Amino acid sequence: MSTLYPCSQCSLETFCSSDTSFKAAVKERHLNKKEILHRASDKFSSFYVIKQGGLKTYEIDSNGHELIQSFYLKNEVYGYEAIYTGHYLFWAITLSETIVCEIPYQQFLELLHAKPALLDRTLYLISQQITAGTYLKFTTAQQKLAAFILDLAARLWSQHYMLPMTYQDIGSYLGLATETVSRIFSSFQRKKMIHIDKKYVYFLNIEKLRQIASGFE
Amino acid sequence: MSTLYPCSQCSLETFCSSDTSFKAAVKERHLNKKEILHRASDKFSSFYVIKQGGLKTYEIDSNGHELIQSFYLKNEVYGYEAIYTGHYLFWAITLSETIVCEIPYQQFLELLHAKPALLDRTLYLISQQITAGTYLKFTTAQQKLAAFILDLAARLWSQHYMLPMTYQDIGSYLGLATETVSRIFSSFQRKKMIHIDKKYVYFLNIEKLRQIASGFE
DNA sequence: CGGCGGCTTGAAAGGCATCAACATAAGTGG
DNA sequence: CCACTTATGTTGATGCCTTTCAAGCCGCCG
Repeated sequence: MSTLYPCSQCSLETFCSSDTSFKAAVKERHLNKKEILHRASDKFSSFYVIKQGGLKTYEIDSNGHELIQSFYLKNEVYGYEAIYTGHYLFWAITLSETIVCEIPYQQFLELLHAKPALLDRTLYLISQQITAGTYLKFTTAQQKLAAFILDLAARLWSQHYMLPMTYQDIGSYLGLATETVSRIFSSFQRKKMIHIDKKYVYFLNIEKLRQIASGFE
Repeated sequence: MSTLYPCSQCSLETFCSSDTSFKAAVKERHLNKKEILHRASDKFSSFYVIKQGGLKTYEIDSNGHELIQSFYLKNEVYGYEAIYTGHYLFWAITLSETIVCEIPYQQFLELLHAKPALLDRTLYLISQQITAGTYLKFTTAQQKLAAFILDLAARLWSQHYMLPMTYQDIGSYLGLATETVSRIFSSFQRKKMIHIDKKYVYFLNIEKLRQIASGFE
């Protein structure tokens, strides 16, 4: 179904292929759908580059419900957030069949010291994540959802894609009820802004979506 | 009023004082209240360590209203988020009289290559910011506000402190109306969880606040 | 084919925004 | 230093948006 993200397009490829000992330390892991990558409070020792599929991170609230923290998709790097505590803060589970490159942090750090360009690249990638999900603070459900699917389009580099997660996950991530997600998507379709067929999203009026995401109407 | 954060407690002190050329590049700047540090889309060339006071970052929405992005307080580092685009994404303005150390990024990078310990420290500090403000996705206003004032207490290392920003700013940051912020704070006071006197917050029942922040009631 | 997870739709309740009016604090200029 | 002006915070009434609860449908997987 989904295509494998080639090493040649990986954001760390230059370094991975230039250093044999580093490349040897990188392990490619194939995971099934809904396979747990790690638990909350597991010790942090590696981060991951996602070559195919995707994953979600979440915590369990006092009522036993999943609280989605974030999504990580193809070609994105996951795990930087755990550097500062030394252990993961959330659970991580795959959304679909997924392939990741597991990169040991200690060996990565050594390479970081040796290769200035890698350092620049890494700071670039981490910096990017600080402002991720800024649309979470939007007030209306419309705004959040419009911004969310536009964000996915940007991250997947396409204006038609399969939603990698359930409506329940989207709702939890945005702080909305599942029913609200469904209703707003329906209204977007009635207004001919998108078309959804079996979790596949097609953008019909991207300009209108951008307007709604930025607070018009 | 507010005390100056001494260099000896700064998270970058070791490096600043160990390297004379680096120290020479660091400029201390004194800013008045509501003084603009930079605009959105200004070129990124320095980040800042806040020695006293604090600042907020924001964008202007399509209706001309401020949309608060984040707050940065004493002893925190601001600016990492701009590394990846090379320019700032938001406006930054001081909340009160503020002293910052302006650190040129290029010179910082050079020192980063030379000093492994600084690299570790920097990754630690940046990593920390990725998960900042996770409570923004909470559903109820109570939850958001309880989590917010607890977050401030942790960042200011005190259970009684002056709110550095207006209720309007808090509301914009959390996606709430100013009136809602006022009302919820009043209800917290009626329930003897906090006491507020002229923007000064005192915690009376921190356990109850934690419960509300984590979704009880 | 049956069961279950995920999505849809409706009705009702409740939380929060909005509007408005006022109170208080802070800042400004004479 | 006081009078005025502006910014900020409080409180009430109303309406809307979103949640909640309930029921049913659909598609997938064993």
